[in-house]
Amino acid sequence: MLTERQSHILEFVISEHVDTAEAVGSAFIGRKYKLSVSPATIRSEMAELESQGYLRQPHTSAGRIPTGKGYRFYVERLMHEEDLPLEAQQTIRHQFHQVVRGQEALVHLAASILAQAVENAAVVTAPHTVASHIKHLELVSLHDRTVLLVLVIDQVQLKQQIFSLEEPCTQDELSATAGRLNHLFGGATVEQIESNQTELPPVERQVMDLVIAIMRASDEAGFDDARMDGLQHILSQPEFVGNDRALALLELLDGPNLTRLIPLQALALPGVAVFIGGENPRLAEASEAMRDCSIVVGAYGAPGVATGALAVLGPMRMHYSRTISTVRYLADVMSEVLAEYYE
Amino acid sequence: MLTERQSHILEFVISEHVDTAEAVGSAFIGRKYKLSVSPATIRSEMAELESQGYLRQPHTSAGRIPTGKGYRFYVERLMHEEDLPLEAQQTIRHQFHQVVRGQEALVHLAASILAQAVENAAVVTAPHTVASHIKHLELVSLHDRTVLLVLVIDQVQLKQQIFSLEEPCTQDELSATAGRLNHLFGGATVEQIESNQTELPPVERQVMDLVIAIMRASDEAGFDDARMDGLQHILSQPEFVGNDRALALLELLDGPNLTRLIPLQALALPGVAVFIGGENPRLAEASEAMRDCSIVVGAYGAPGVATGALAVLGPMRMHYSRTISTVRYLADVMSEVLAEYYE
DNA sequence: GATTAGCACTCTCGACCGTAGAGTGCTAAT
DNA sequence: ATTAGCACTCTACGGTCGAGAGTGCTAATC
Repeated sequence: MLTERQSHILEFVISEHVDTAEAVGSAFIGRKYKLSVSPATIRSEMAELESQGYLRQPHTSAGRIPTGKGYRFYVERLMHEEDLPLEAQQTIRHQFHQVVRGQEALVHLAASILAQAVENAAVVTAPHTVASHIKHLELVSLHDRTVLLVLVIDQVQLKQQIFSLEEPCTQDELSATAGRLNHLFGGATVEQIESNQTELPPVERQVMDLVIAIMRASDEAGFDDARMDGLQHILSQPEFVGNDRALALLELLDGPNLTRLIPLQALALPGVAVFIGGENPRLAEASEAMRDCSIVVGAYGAPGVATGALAVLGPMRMHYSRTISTVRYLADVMSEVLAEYYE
Repeated sequence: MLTERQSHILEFVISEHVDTAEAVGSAFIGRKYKLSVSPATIRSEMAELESQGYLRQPHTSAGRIPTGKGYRFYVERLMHEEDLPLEAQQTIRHQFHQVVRGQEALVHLAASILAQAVENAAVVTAPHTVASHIKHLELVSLHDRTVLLVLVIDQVQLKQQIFSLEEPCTQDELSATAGRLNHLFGGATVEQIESNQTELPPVERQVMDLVIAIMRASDEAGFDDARMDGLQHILSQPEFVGNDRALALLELLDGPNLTRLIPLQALALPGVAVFIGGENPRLAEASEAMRDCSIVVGAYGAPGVATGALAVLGPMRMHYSRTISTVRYLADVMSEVLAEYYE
């Protein structure tokens, strides 16, 4: 499709545009990359690249900038995947060795590290299991008939719920109840609980109904629980300052929409997936502003046990190889951390 | 200090400027508010207001806009504090009646509701107690020698920590240990635990050391745990679009700086506090951009038991009475919710 | 003494140039 | 196939200009 020289020129244009955010001209390329041909030749090659859809001109008589198709070709054919430099690896590992309490804090930390490392916005979802197993439950008497149910599912996930009993109950009675239920249902899935709960006494039945509801919600919630960080990076990119696309982006990312931008199909694959510009239909529909953005997603965790996603959101003009290797490396580190929990 | 007519004119200028974000001229005011004096008279009054520092001109031959001092006078003397309209109250209450699991989700929800209600950025901190009491602890065997410690403090706050034992231990042994410790230390503060833990057996000693560390961290952490929402509102205000102050603001609010912007001294007072422009020294130092912003803070919770803060951040040109009554109302609702937890 | 009409003055904002510069596409020569 | 030469196009930038808004001052008026 493309001659070797055309590939090189495409690569140069991309590499230059990623750095400067400016349109790239023929003379400049010839000079900077020591091509032993004249600007006119480069021009005719660029015209060919443009007619094939890899480049475009912002206006007549400007240089060229890459299109989505151009970046796609670059990512698949031209880019050399590199391991993250050791220095960057160490920075990340070092940041991870802070004391972290609980899953939520871990997700926050990961988002912050990722955003800082790639200088773009980062989204990290909490790890999520397909079929939760109950690990442990506890009942704490708050007062009178009000009880706090604490539930540990999938080894490390904590859930809490306050509810009221029909009759008052002491802490000792509650502890005994909790102990019985733990013996009966420890390690069970929702289905197993449901098939065994029919002959329980009313109080225990009430507790297990709650447990089922919580676990159901947790299974279905999926990736609702996500954390974003580093918005300021993306908004300070030249393509976003001084116009209202930044605003559109902010509104898009606000609140519950957050997880919608992570293409879940990417989680089925190992490795890292890249969505360039409007390639992700869910996003292209959602907002005009997203057509100029790319997303790099990676899954972490153990497939079939618990997985979460790491994503980087940036302008289409982004340093793909660096971003991809960072996401891959961070996913590995996160998987290790998770493995320590789940063994 | 100010004559009645001057006060009225100040009020009109503020009211107009808050709506339009434009400088307000003498003729316009006379016309719109049916003052039975000529523009020239209004001009001389405005000149007096300017010489006293309540108004200023963006440039010669523009109308006037209020200064920080002008807004301060307005908030203290001119503004009539109104209850939140019943309709808005119901909207808020209705949104709060979603099912909310756990403290963190409650804080998120509150931030989202507040931001939407006042159309500005909102920050909500998690409730925080001065001296935590231990409510309940639980030990869950994850595998072999790895154990998950689950701690309920101050009735509803959940903490978790994973640690390793010297010797393997079964779940039953752990449960027995947890039971003993609950009986010994239920309801105790850090100090009480410390004075009683010396003669414990090693395993229990290890657990209680962890508990102390967690509670200490929780007591000292203070308001670190905060949630911001509604950034897009503030960034779409006319004073922020198309310049880089928006960016400065974003960077300022990013990450751990978040809670620094909530003036903690406000929490000592009941009711709602307003910080206009650079009045909050911590902020004025931090960023130039904050000089044009105001903050409305309110405390919620029960003083001496557990309190948190609600804050609204917006441009100095904000609808103060509406914002104040919204913060007050939401603080009341949050206090009610908290009271249900703590009884 | 307060108010006001009249007026000159100042400043911003948008429209409208004109030019410099960058980069192209085309053509004809190599 | 490559390239020098050249006319052409488009943007960015700076300057000018007039309209419009609003002021401050002064002198007359209530």
